[in-house]
Amino acid sequence: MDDRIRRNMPLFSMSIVGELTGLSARQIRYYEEHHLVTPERSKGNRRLFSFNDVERLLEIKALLDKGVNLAGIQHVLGMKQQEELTSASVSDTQSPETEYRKPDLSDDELRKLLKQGLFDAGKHGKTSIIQGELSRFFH
DNA sequence: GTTCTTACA
DNA sequence: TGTAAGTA
Repeated sequence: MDDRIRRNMPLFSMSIVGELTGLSARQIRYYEEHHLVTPERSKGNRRLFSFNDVERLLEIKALLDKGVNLAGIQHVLGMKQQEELTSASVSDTQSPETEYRKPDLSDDELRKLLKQGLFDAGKHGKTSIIQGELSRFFH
């Protein structure tokens, strides 16, 4: 169960993460500014990334390739975070009668939607979902 | 030598 | 986003 701890353990340097994700240091720092990732800091103020951070960055990269902008990515990641918290607080303390709700849309579902052609709207309309209005699908 | 911040293109 | 400058 301390697997969660291990995944959030600050281990990787900027250069390593860049190598692992294929993202430039500039990009990674930029995403941090926008709260897409929140790596720890060493005493020397050096960034220390965890496995979770790396995975997160890989997702960001994937979404970026699909044409999703920062606003859209923030929505996706924000939702995923809530999902993690929800499942984490429930998994261990689960009584047969306990009721709880998961997020309306899973990131998998969202990914499927994005894959299908939500972004095609952008090629036709002016401001596609990808240009920031992803929140419309979370009502 | 690597990473950080700030700032300009 | 890339890159330069000045640090830590």
